[in-house]
Amino acid sequence: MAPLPLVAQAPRRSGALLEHFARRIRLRAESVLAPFGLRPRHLIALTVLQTRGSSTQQSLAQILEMDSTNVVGLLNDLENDQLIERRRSPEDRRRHVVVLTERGAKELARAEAALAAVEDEVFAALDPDQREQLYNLLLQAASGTVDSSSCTEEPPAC
Amino acid sequence: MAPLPLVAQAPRRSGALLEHFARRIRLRAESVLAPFGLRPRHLIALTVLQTRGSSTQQSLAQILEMDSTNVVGLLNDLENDQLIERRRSPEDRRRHVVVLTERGAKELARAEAALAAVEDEVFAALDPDQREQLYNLLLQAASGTVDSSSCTEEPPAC
DNA sequence: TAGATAGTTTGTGTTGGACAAACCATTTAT
DNA sequence: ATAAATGGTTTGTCCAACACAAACTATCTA
Repeated sequence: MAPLPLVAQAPRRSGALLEHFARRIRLRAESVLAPFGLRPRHLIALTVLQTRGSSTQQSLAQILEMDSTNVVGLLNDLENDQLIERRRSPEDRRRHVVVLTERGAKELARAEAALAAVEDEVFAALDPDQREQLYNLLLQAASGTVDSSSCTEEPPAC
Repeated sequence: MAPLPLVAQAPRRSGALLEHFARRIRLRAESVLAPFGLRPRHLIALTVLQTRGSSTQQSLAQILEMDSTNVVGLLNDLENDQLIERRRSPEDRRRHVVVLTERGAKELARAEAALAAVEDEVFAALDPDQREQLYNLLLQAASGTVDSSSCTEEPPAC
C-alpha cells in the first residue's frame, strides 16, 4: 500500500494532560477536603456511586480499578462516617450492595462546593461554559462504561 | 437576603471524575509505555515540555508541582534516553534550560500513538469529535496557566 | 567578599496501593 | 448432603512515588 498523504496531523492524546490536571487538583483537594475527614479517593468513590448508582463491592472495585481488599478499607471509612451503607443483597446474601446515603449525598455536595475554588484556580483558563463542557464530557465518558452489574434503581432492586 | 430560588442545580465538579479517568488511563498506560522504557510521569513531563515549550527546571517543578529534587531524577531518566537536553542558560549560567530534543518529540509521538488503544477503551463512550473537544479543552486549560518563565521560543531565547 | 540562587546528590520517612493468605457466610453443583 | 466456588473481610508484606532535609558546587548579585 502506498503511504497515505498524512494530511491530518497525528492525533494528540489527552492522557498525559489529564493526569497532569488530576495531579494538580488532587494536591489542592487534599487540604480542602481535610476538614471533611475525606481524602480525594473518597470523593472519587462517592462520585462514582452518585453517578452510576449503587453497586456491588465487586463491581465497584472493577469500576474504580482498585484491588478489592483496598476497596474494603475505603468503604469502611465511608461507612464509619455514614456516607454509604452496605446492604446485603436479597438475591445473593453474600453480596453487599453499596448505597450512597442521603447524608453521603449531602456531604458530597458540600465537598464539591468547597472544591469550587480549587477548580477555579486549576481551570482558570477556561470560561464557565467550557468547564461545563468538560464536566459533561467526563460525565458522558463515565456513564458510558456500563460494564454490567451497576444499578441506578432503588436499592432492593439491585 | 432572601434565599435565591435555586433554580440552577448545584454545579458539579469535574475533579473527582478527572482523577477517576486519570487513574484508569495510568493503569493501562503503564504497560503500554513499558516497552518504551517510560513511565506515565515521563510522558507527562514530555507533554508539558511540548505543550508549553522549554522551561527552566525550577519552573518545570512549579508546573508539574513536584519537588525539585524529584524533578532532577525525572529529567535524569529523560536525559539518559536523550529525549531532553539540559542546556545552560546563557544569561544565567546557573540555570538549566530543559529542551525537548527532536528524538524526544518523535518518541513522544510514538508513545502517543501506542496509547491510542488505551484511550479508545477508556473513552469508548465518546465519539471522535468529543475526544477532540476534550483534548482541546485540556490543552487550553494547560496553556492558559502561563505563570511566567516558560518559553516557547527558540532555545537560546529563553 | 558575602550572601543568595539554581541545580544536584544522598538519605529518610510516609503513604498508596498491589498482592497473598487465611477466614466466614452463602450459594451452586454433584 | 457434601464439596466446591464465590463475595467479602482481615491481616500482613512489599514496592514505588513523593515530600522533605542536608550538604555540596557553580554562579550571580550586592
